[in-house]
Amino acid sequence: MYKIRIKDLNLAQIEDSGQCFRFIKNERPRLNPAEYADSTWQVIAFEKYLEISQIDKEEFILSCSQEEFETIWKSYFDLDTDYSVFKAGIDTKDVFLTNAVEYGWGIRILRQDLWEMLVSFIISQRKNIPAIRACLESLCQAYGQPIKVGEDIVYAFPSAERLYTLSLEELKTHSLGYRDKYISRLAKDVVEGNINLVELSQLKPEDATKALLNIYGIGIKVANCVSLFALHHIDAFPIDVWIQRIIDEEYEGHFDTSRYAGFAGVIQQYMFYYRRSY
DNA sequence: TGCCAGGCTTCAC
DNA sequence: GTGAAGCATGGC
Repeated sequence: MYKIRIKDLNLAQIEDSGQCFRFIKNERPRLNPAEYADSTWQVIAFEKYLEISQIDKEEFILSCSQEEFETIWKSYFDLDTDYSVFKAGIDTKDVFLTNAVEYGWGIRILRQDLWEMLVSFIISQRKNIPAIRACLESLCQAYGQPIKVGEDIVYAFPSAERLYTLSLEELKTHSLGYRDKYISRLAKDVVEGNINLVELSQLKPEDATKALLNIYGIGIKVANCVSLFALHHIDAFPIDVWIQRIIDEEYEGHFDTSRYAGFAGVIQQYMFYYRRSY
């Protein structure tokens, strides 16, 4: 157990911000004390399992050791970044955005695994978030490495090597729909070296976007999601149906992201989370 | 029941 | 290069 104070972090908001799909409140028996039941989230990432309880606005208890926190989760939650700087950069005359930031004050851009984000956001297209979660969970339970959690077992995200071994027919049994061929091709390209994830993670933002757009099944929206949520290119501004709705309803069809150059993706997350609340 | 979902590829033109 | 059709499936 490790206790720490963290600013600008709200776990409920992160869960519903649409950037992560294996970050869920109280889904299984807890490691953390029962007294935190109403405030405990369970996270599976990087083949690790974490429970994190928000016991106050800025006070958190994590199920990991301090060492694991420092080596994995501190980065995962992007805790070296001061989000108050982004908030201070908001146009105060922009009522929608001001309300959005006030509503989603505890959102951070998680630094998630590139392979997992590629698969997750390819699957995300034309699915709602509960359906994405169910689909990914099905893949994890079938093909992920087991992780022992007390008496319980959870499953890591399946590797490219594991998915590579599957036939299209096997993939089809997990509600991938027409995306099965995208995932199949992606696993093949990664395992055979046609797509190098290490190199991809080292590219400049604009080059990474180009490389992502060359991947079968990835268009501009998914490329921006992967850039933002895995590569931490926080200028990336994914436009999905919700963001487009905001742009049409609140900004007369045009939102100038250059106003927020360098952190437009953070702004996008506040907008997305707020718009989905009503 | 019908519409919609963190869109993309393909194919006319 | 632009625009429209077609797409699998589950949630609401």
